[in-house]
Amino acid sequence: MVPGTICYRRRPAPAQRDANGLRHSAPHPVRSGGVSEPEYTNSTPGGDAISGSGLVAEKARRIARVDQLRADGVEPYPYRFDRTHSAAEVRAAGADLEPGTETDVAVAVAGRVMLKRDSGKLVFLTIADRGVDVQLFVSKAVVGDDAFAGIKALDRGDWVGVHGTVMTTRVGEISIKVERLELLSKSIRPLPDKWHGLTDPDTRFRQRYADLVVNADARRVFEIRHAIIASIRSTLVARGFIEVETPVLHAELGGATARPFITHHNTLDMPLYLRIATELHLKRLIVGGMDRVFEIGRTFRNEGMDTTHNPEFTMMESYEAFTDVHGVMELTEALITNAARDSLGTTLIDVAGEQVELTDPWPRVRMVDLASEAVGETVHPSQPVDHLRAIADRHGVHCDKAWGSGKIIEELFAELCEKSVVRPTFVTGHPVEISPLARLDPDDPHLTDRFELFILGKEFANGYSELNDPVDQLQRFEAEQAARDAGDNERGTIDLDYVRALEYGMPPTGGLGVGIDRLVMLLAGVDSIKDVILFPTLRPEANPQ
RNA sequence: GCCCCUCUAGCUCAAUGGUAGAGCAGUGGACUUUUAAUCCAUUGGUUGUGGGUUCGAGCCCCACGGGGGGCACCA
Repeated sequence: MVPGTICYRRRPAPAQRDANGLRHSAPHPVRSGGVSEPEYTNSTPGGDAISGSGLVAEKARRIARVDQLRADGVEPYPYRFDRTHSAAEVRAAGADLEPGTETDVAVAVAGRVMLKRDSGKLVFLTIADRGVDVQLFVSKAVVGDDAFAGIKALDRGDWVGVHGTVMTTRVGEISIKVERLELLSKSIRPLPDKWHGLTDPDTRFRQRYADLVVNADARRVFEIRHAIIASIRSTLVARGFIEVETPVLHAELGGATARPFITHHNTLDMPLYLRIATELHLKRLIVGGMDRVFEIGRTFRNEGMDTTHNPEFTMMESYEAFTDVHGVMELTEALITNAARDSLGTTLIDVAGEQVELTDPWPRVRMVDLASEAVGETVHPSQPVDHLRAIADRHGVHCDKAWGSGKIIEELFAELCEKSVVRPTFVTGHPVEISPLARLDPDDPHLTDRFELFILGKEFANGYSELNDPVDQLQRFEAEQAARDAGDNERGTIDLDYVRALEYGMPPTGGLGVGIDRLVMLLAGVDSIKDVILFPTLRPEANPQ
């Protein structure tokens, strides 16, 4: 997100539900003296808090206004407002009106006060309702003196509901001529700058509510995110997939190689892991005959954080019986192309300054071929480890002693090729050693029937023909366990229950995993995963104020 | 873990080592067609925290904390 593009006016800010945190309990601490919270104490030498300025005084002033309203018999936090139109509907209703037109179209609309222009006996309020703003035209002569004074006393950030009629001003601005205005929720904390919004990334992530109120780009990203997820869901459902939910709390780790979060269940008195993948549960469902399943869910990895990694992130995994890796690649292209069309309205997207037409076929290249090209000679997992290690050394690629030929080839690819794969590309044929759950390539027993989708040098998706031979699977698990015992603590363990499931028989199956957050980053055109997660993981604030 | 950048009023930003300022918001006033309304007046600061150097520190040095970016590690 480019801070310079953030402003309220150029792109109307959203009206986000968040007012329920503003409840305040009388008596008013400034005057009662019974509450010792420092934020409400007097900070103005020689005067009471209300006469000063700054946040403390501003909040005190607005709380005093709340008290005054109650004293006048007006509830500043009423329960309900029945509206007849959204701001967008009002805009549609007034779209064809000439400037300076009044109508009899009666509307009841609610929104948050974003701007206030007071010109004496007229007040113009801009309210935001679900990201669309509409102007309120308030005339003292229409609403009466008392109500007019109350409207003048409104603050930016207050929620209001109005009854009035649709009109246009002399310059053609579609407006609601207010007959009656009702305060729906008094805001006691000032909104960020009406023109510049919030720019400090720390504050934007910590106070996402404020970010969403004033920064339309933030709201836009999450609308795109929603559209992408909805699109993925509809593409899958249209293909006969059903959505399922599998456990987040796992007694065994599996389905990926990653360090987990560990928690504890009191009654069972046992450790539990937050899942690092949904794969093994979903394939158990394929064994059970569910045939086509998917899950869009949070997974957790207790590892580093950077612009593409958050400790909790959203993954879509799907499993389809009777297809293989080629079917999964076709599905992947369809999912992402549809997601772009449904969220952006186009399949022509910008990838690092290049225009990419997603409907063009995506290249499919074997990992061993890319690695061979990079090192200038043929590499293949059938070659001796020492030979490959020598090649890696020559190219400055560090290899762990415990690694076999296949892992070294992956490392060569990761170090020498990965970053240069910018346009969407299926990298295929991963070595068996690094693919404990994938089927062998029918033409090459050293490789698997697998792909990873790379865009912008990052992995976006991973899929393969699922290994369904229970004997082979057990041997692969044993190899994982052996590698783990040999000191590679990132490798997996033996999941005997999963092997038992396979023993009942799993049909040929193609499986897919897609990193939703990265996909949203790609399509929304943002560089940080924190921009696509509403509440990214952060250290807690010492003293929220 | 290492390196670089950053932190000043509620928000957005200024300030050669020499009295901490502006715009917005707020407060008081004017204004019946405004559009970041405008105009007049005005309030508001433990410069992230703690040390140090200096006659004097927002600025220089050190440490710590938050955040951003990069590298490493990890996958």
